[in-house]
Order: sequence, then C-alpha cells, then structure tokens
Amino acid sequence: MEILTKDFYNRDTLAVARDLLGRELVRALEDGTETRCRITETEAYIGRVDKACHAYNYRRTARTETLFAPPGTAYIYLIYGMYHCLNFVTEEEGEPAAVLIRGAVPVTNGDIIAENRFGRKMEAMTSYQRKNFLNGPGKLCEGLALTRAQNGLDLTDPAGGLYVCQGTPPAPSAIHISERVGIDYAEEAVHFPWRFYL
DNA sequence: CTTCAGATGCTCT
DNA sequence: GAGCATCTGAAGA
Repeated sequence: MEILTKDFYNRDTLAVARDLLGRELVRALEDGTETRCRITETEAYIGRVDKACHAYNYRRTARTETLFAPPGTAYIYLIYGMYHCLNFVTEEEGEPAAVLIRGAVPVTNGDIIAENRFGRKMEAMTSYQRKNFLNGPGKLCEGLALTRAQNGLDLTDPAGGLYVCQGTPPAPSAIHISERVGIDYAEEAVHFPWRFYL
C-alpha cells in the first residue's frame, strides 16, 4: 500500500490532523515483524499561535528541536516520567508544528502489539484491556514499542521502520471534532477545536 | 460504571 | 524545584 510522502505532511496542520484519520500506521520492528494499525484520534499543535505547543512562539530548545525538522519527521517525547507521545511534524521546515497521534485500532499482527501492552496475545486480553488497547498516546507508543530512541525518524522512508500508508478514508460524517485533552495550562488555546477522532 | 492517588524522570526556570 | 499533550489499579456506587 502506498506510503504517504513529504507532500502529505507539508500542509496546514489542521488539514493533516483531520486527514490522518483512517490512515494505516506501520511499525516494522528489528526482528522483521511488522504491525499495522488504523489511526482513530489526532490533535494538532501549531507553535506559531498555540500556547499548548512545546514550541509556542518558536521556542527552540533541545527538546523542541525536532519540531523544526522537515515535515514527515517523527517527534517523540517522554511525558510524566514514564510514557511517550508520538507526533508527526507538519508544515514547511522551520515552522514548528505537529500532529499528536492519540489513538488507533490494530489491523495486522495485533498479537505483537498486545504482547507489548499486556504481555499476552489479543485472544487472552480481558474485556477491560480490549477497551483500553491503543486509545491514548502513551498506550499507542507502548503498543508499537516507540520511545525517544525513535525521535527524529523519517516517516517518509520505510527503512526507518515507522511510516504511514493511505489506508481507508473515513466518511466525513464519521469525523468528530472537540477541544484537546490535558492542556489546562494553555489559556485561550484550551478551547481550540483541534482534536479529531472517529 | 465512576473517581482518585500515585508512579516517575525529563525539561525548563 | 515545579510541572507535565498520561496511565493504572483500587475502591466505591
């Protein structure tokens, strides 16, 4: 299936966030196995205007350096001391903006993801575990074995082991929009309707 | 189903 | 030293 190229990410961040819903996120592991999941929830972060963005007002530090990378770069950071968040850098190089991947559902090789999450196969998951499989940014990164070691990966190069394929676009009526989660500190940006989900 | 405390370490002031 | 784009398990309704 066709890999999304740099042109896909080099656009308005809100458009990319909405357009990522239904796409297939592919994770190839060291041992040659490959997992796929369908993206179901995203959020946009736009440093130019967004107090919730790590790179608000073009703030450039060691951590935010990745946000200034070319579109189609993976921005992965540690949060709350023990979880990771996966983002895709958007817009033209030098514009610090990204889309946070907040949720997905497994498509192929879900057993590998389930092992990473719960140390068991999908079949053996409890109903509670099924309901809370990949429905959060930290859960997604745990399932796909993503850590800061993958920060800066080129999503347009399949050799990096992390990329996105066309997938199946959802019906427009299936797309929901709301305020973003977990950014109470961000003043007026708290209310920006920049979260998209199926 | 709900709320809630605690975990844990990096980042920036 | 404070705060964080979160998650889990325990406990109660």
